[in-house]
Amino acid sequence: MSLPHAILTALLEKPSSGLELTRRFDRSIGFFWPATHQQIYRELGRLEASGQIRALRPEAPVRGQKKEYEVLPEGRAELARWTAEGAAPRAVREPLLLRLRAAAVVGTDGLAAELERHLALHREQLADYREIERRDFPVERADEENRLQHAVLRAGIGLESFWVQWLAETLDTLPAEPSRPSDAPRACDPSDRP
Amino acid sequence: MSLPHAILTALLEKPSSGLELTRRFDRSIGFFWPATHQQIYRELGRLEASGQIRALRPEAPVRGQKKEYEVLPEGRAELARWTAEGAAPRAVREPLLLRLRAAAVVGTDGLAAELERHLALHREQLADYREIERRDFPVERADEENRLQHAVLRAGIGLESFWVQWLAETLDTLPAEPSRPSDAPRACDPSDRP
DNA sequence: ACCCTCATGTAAGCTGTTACATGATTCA
DNA sequence: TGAATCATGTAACAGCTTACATGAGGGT
Repeated sequence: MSLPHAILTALLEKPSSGLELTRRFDRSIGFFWPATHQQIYRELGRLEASGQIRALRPEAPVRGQKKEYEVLPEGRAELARWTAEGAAPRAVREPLLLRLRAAAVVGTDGLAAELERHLALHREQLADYREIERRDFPVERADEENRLQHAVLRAGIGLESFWVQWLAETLDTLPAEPSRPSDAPRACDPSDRP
Repeated sequence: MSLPHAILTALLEKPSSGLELTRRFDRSIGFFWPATHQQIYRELGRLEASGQIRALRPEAPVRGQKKEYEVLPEGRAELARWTAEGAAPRAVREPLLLRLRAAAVVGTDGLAAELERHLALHREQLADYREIERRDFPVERADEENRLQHAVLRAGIGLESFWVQWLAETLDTLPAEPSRPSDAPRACDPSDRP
């Protein structure tokens, strides 16, 4: 149940319409909580129905026309409540690691190319984040108020750095010849205890 | 569509029943692709229906009794196909980062405690992974066949290390006094361009 | 008139989560 | 017999993904 709170945060930062929110998600909150416009419209509807946000200029509920929302006190309270509440860290869910496990059983055909592709993508994302940091958090400004936003960005940078390093390292240790499924000895789950 | 392939991998490593799979997921594949027993039973049903796996001892489809599955050639082929296929890296989805962004707007009450809690959990998980590494991948064994499994484990270790470091660092830069919502200046999305 | 873009939605399908139901086996 | 555990499911719902639908406004 994080999307409504992501939207409340974005709307508190700046009242917006659905499509504006979608675009802002694409270049900021969406880096760690992506959402499509369909999700966002649905959630805006729910938040409005439950009295946490309201439309500015409510006299024009026309279909093809812009509809801007702002957060009501109830919405701000709910967001504050949620912020203080605890939750377990999200489990990692990364298909690439699954592919490695699968490759250990059925052979590493095509795996190196896939790792290369990921490496390029993560390098790109890392460069983007570094550019944002250079632009929005210059060193000379001791960030008093932007400290939290900077911490979030540093998380993105750290994660991308990790993947770049791990992918490069893993590519290095990959055998030159892809293993063929039939040749491969029966792999055994290393953390299985019989 | 990764869960069926995770199950195929696990079944190729060792034919198992639904509950056995659930337990094996809990201590190995589930670290990067968690699944509950309900998901696993549902997926086993689908894989059996589509002819990718089959039950050993098919003469006993009794409800409360163990039912072991093995992978058929079709299943192995499908897994090999999927392994070679490309996919974009999974987007990060981490509510804690969302909470930081929200805290920048509504105040940092309770945030330090939440960060401490996560720090403890990640330290624990990191210790678990290191223990597995020590046990299953001792340095003296140049791993020829277990190289891929080791790479997966190193990814887990790297990710947990990152979080531990980032959380400690972020806790350090957190102000001693929690900011009150009303005092806080209007935060502005750092990566927004008007 | 036509097309493009902006903008707001609807619908269907799949995945994941939570709670509950049912039968078999074992042990006190 | 009764309780605990092992084992296999069902049902309902929430969230996410993908594809499509509809309308307004502006330009050619």
